[in-house]
Amino acid sequence: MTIRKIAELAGVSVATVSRVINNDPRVLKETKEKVMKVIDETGYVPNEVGRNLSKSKSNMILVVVPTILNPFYSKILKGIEERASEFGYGVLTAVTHLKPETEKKYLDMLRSKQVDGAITLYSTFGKQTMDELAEHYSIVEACEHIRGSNVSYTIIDNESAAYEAVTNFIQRGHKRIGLITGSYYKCSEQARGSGYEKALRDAGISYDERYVQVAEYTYETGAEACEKLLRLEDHPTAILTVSDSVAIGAINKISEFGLSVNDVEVMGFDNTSITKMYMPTISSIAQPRYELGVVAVDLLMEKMSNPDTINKSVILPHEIIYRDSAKKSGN
Amino acid sequence: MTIRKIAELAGVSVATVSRVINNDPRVLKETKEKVMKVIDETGYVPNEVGRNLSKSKSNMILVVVPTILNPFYSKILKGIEERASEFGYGVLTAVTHLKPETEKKYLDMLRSKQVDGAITLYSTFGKQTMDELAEHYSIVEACEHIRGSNVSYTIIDNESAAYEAVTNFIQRGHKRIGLITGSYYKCSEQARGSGYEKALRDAGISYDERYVQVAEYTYETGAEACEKLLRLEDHPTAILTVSDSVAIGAINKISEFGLSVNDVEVMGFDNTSITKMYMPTISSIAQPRYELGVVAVDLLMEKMSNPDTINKSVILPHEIIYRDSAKKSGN
DNA sequence: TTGTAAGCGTTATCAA
DNA sequence: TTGATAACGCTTACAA
Repeated sequence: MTIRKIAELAGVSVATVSRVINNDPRVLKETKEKVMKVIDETGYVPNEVGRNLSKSKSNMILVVVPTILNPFYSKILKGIEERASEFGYGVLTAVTHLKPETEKKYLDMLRSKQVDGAITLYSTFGKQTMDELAEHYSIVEACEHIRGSNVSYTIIDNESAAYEAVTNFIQRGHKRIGLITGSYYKCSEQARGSGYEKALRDAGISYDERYVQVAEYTYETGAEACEKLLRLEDHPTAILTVSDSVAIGAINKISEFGLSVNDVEVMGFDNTSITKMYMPTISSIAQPRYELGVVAVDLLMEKMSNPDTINKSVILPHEIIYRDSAKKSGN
Repeated sequence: MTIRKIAELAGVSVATVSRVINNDPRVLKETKEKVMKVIDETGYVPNEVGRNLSKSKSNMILVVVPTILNPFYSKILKGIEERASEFGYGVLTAVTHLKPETEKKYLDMLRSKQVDGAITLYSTFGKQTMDELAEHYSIVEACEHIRGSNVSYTIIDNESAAYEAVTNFIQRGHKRIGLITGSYYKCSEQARGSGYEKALRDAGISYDERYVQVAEYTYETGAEACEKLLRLEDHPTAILTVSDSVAIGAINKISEFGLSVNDVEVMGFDNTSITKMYMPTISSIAQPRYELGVVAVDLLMEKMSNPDTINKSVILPHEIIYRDSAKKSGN
């Protein structure tokens, strides 16, 4: 079934059918009904590819996600989808599994006009590649940002978040505070690291590199990293981690050592659903995930409707949720 | 940049450029080099939409997922992607959030020729809608199957899985065995329910409806359901659940009651990563998730290359992983 | 080996 | 209000 067939059956021109499909007001009511009848009877659905080609527009946006193993991304996606749908856009998700070739392949959908814009939740690209792409196409970053790249993005203030969490530890009397971070490749990690260091500095506590360990966002590596910390004779009494999985690994290790979160407090990151399920419940730094998605879409729409708009960065508020694994100062 | 421009710049016809792009062997080496040079210099990327229109083929498949909150889907997606990529297909993921309108919108990409085929990991459609769609387009189900619908699918033997788990409980002396299932809408739930009942029957244990509770695949509802079971004076001493989250809710509730998994054993389902992280570690029924994805793609490729192939159902093996929360008989 | 030109299914311009 | 028809960017007979 093509528009031509419908036109034939309805005894009108393809142009008229096209007008009907697109709700063009300048078509006689009776003509419209005649055409609609044929469309209903035949179950005709316009070929979107032909449409896209003709309009040079797909009404689709692409979301690039590193993995969906991390439930962190779920609510962001929901925000993106609901907002995009308000603008009449569909959302396609591409999982890169952190492979740059895969990311490149999917982002080529921009060049090949299969999508009108893209949001990356975590790009494997370097500044140069990203800039080159963003120069020609509408692209927005959410949650992470390639430092220095010329792209609109929305993110939380990771440095402040870490700063506040560590400061809370300090206010409650902790002097030896550990950090389990990622490999410092991502901007969020770097910012959290800075916040950690700054909080120590501001409190007059000297930075001790033995207290900073690296993990891979999994509970296994989180446990390993924590073990290194606990093996120190003067081990930390509080640990800031960069993900809830890592926090769980740490907590498990702590109890393996015959200790509990009363001896060594642990702060997670992202406030994923596991934090409430676990026993002890896990204190965590929450990002406004749904909002991050919504704002990312807004930034993208702005960019798509006017490619020359200046690039913005929208900082959204975070919140530290205190549960069992780390208490709040003053409580 | 269009193929026409490249042709001009290279001093050849568009047909020749097209041949170069498509690696057609019948093009002189020197001509090819000349064209490639221009392509490289200009950074030209073929417009995939034009290509798709011309070939009536998109080389994309759509995967319909209910939610990505459940990490269960992650490895399946990975299997799908890696296998699809071997066939030269890209994978687009659409999240329905269980809304039929959303699912419909995305599956219309089949009708509008934006994707060549689709795999549903869990469809909200009824038999009729699915059959109507599958009659005209290539579509495959994985993990779940709409009973009676005429579609190829791959799945585990949920009934046997539940049967074996319950039988193991029985062999270890349990007489009062609970089941926390979903709302019996999904085929997997029904099959697991049958397996549960059958195991009891085969062991001469009468079915007690008080021992069967419903939850929504979340730890909160899992906990509620478990509470109902534990409030019975003759409460179960072993519980089969239909997801790991539910199992965690149950385990938490058990310890709230001052009991442990030594008093009331719990079997999870899906063997998601949380099962190893939790303390106690959670016994769980594992599905070959990666393989399910791979097989789904194979079925789809078969269907796409020959729409008249008979519909198959491929049953993949499951495995019960015994950890702390439920022990294996004979150990 | 290369080029010409007709399609693929739409939209949009221009006339009527 | 409608219809012809030229795009949109590409592929692919068919010719040369």
